[in-house]
Amino acid sequence: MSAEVTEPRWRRLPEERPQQILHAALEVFGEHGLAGARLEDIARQAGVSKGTIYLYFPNKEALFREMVRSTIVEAIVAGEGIPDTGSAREQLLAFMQHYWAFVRTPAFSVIYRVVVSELHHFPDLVEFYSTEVIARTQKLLSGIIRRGIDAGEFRALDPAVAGRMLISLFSTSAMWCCKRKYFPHLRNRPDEQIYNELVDFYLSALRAVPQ
Amino acid sequence: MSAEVTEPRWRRLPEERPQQILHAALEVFGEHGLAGARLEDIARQAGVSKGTIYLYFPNKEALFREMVRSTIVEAIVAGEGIPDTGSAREQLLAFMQHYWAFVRTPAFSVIYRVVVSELHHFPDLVEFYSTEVIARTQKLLSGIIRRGIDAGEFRALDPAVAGRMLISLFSTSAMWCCKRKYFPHLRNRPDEQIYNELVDFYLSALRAVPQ
Amino acid sequence: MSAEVTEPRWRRLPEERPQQILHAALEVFGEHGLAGARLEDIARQAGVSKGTIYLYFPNKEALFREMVRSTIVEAIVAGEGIPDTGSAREQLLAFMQHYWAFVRTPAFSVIYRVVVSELHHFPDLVEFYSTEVIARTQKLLSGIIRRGIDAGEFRALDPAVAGRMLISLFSTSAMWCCKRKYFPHLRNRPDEQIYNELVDFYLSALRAVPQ
Amino acid sequence: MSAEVTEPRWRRLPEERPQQILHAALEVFGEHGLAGARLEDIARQAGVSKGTIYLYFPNKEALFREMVRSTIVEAIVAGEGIPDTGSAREQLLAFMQHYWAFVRTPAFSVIYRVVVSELHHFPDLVEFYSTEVIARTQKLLSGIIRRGIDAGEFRALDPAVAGRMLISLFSTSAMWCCKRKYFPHLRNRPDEQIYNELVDFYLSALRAVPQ
DNA sequence: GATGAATGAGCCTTCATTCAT
DNA sequence: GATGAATGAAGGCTCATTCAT
Repeated sequence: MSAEVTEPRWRRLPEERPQQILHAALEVFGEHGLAGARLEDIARQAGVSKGTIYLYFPNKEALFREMVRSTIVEAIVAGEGIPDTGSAREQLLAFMQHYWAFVRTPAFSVIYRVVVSELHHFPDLVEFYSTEVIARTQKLLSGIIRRGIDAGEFRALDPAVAGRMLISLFSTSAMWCCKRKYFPHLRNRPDEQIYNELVDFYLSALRAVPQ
Repeated sequence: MSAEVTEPRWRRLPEERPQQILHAALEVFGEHGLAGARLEDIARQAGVSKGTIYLYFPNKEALFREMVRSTIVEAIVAGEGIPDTGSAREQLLAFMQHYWAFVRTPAFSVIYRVVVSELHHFPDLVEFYSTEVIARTQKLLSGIIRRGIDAGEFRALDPAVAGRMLISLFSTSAMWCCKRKYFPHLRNRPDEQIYNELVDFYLSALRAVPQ
Repeated sequence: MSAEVTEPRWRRLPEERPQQILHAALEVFGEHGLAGARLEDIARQAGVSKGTIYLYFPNKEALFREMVRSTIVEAIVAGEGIPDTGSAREQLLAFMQHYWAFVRTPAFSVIYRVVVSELHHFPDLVEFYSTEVIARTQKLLSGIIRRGIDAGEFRALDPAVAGRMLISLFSTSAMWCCKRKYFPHLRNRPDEQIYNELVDFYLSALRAVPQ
Repeated sequence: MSAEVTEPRWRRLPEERPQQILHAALEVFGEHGLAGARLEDIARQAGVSKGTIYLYFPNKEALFREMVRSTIVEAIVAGEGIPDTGSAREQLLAFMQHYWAFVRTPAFSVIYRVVVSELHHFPDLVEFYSTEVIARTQKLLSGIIRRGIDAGEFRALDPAVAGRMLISLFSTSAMWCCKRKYFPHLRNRPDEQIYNELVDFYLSALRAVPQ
């Protein structure tokens, strides 16, 4: 039964089917939302037929849920592994760089949009997003900030609040950057400048108060 | 039995028809998005029949556009009139209070969601929103902040950047507050506390650096 | 009670309403057929409101029937009075001239089209048309031709048949003339030439056979 | 019980689908016209579901156009192949016999009705009909008649005019025959007699004039 | 009588879902 | 497993008809 090895690249491997479909779903749902997307477009995008989708997902909604879930999970996996060495400030900077890259990822912007717009109808997905993305980020951040406070690098503030602020600032700015043409208030500044402004602003807010 | 006869069909004034429909549209489009909303539901919500909608709007998309536009305009009108007296800090606080009330308005949250999710398909609406809501707020804010900088109340930073940050922080936080149950990272804090945290955080970032 | 005389031309006389509507109906039904016509267009064309039509006709179909009937009747009335003096040939020529004018009338072409296309659904109208238009014409023509045969001016043939042939030739040719641009086989000949060709052809077919 | 299983769903060959639909469309459009026909009826008549029609035709109007076109083309193909031997008179008789059969075909009567009634809205179809049906017939006929004139069998007349006359006489008479019950002026004569009268009349009109 | 806003049944069209191949 | 033709329920839109003014 070495068949899949001896005669290997005969079409894509069937095990990859669900992945292909999920990626296609990310694009199409991201573009049109749940109600506006057509299974046919997802199928075409995935290079399979309409019927094939039903071999792997029981219906449109399930595909949507699974797409959101798996995309979030992928993002999490990709987001692990920021080194926890150096001063809190250094770690925070490393985190920001990493997070800035993440929020400007196409997948993030899609998930963000989709979560925002289907809020009511998929509370469990929103909760999943909350728990897996926001809470994780919160936790990581809180740790760094708490350390910074303890070390006197940052002023005393609730680390959870500081975490929320960072998430808020970064995700909104990323969305603006991704759709820069519709948001003229960015005045065509390149992403790095936006990033630098974010860092400057955020660090200012954490700055320890001299007595 | 006589109930439906006693106060029967004093039809509402026809001039109010478009308003009724637009308000219903705000709710239903807000709940289901453009593609997911059913004209029938909007009609029922407005207390008119399906056909009546077509007496005032040529089709679903036009109704959607008009709903977004008119809601934005209403919000703008409602948003005028913050007094420009007192120190920059006082004015800024007044503005924040006002803006915090605005972003937690149901209409704002609907428009925000809708603008975010239909981004691609209605660039003109996004631009309208950008120009009329974001840019206006920006301008107002920039003025206040610039004055604060000139007066030495705030540190020297690009007023436009500071404006962006406020908008970002407030709109995200408002969305979280409105859907608090889905966002456990707010830890059930009441709106005022969230607001106080915002104010504290934001003012810290503007704080003049002592030399 | 003399009101309609003392204060006369205050708007068009109400008694003319049905006429206005019927004329408008002729145009609109003629253009779009029964199913394709919109009452609203008929109303606009007649210069009245949609509701007014229902003051005079119980519904769309009744209006259609009445329009066909009254148009046919008008045509008949207009078609009386060909002098019956002179040789059969002279009478026939007079009749042809008159009939040629009639079949190129807008009303005729509309009725012809409408009768042809709604054949199945209004057998009574078709029969009315048959009886009132075709049969009358037949009778008139038969008389002329019979006299011609008796007088030796025409060859011996069934006068009814000859009548049918004339009706057939004239009505088809008229339709071609009215829509000349769609029927290039007429080769842009003016109506009179078409007429002369008809007369020549028809008289040839009646020509007495010399022994 | 087993009946619906024994000879179950050997679906007709998919390649025939468009044909089935077009034939059904011929009947239903022929009966009700474009605006009056319901896609649902066409679907039922074709033995398919409503949705299936849209697999082959983009919309109602396109189906209508295609039905007219394909019916005309079928008629043309069916109409080829009249032998060109014998005297002009013999050929003319052969042609008439063939043409008489053609114009009494159900498809012809439907197309004729439809072309007449949708004249304004589908000028291209009328032109197609003109070119492909009328002009072809004209050409064929003109040739025969010209030969007859040259051979002294017929009197000298414009062959194109003679062609037109024949088309006119035959198509009208055919329509009358098909709907004989509505046209009492045919006096219930059988088709063959009508045909004989046509032939007699037409040949008389072509008869060479003795000097 | 006259109006035209309002209604809602009806039809075209789309698309998620099924199923014979 | 994979396909895509077929289905039919659902929803946007139209328009004949009604009725309060």
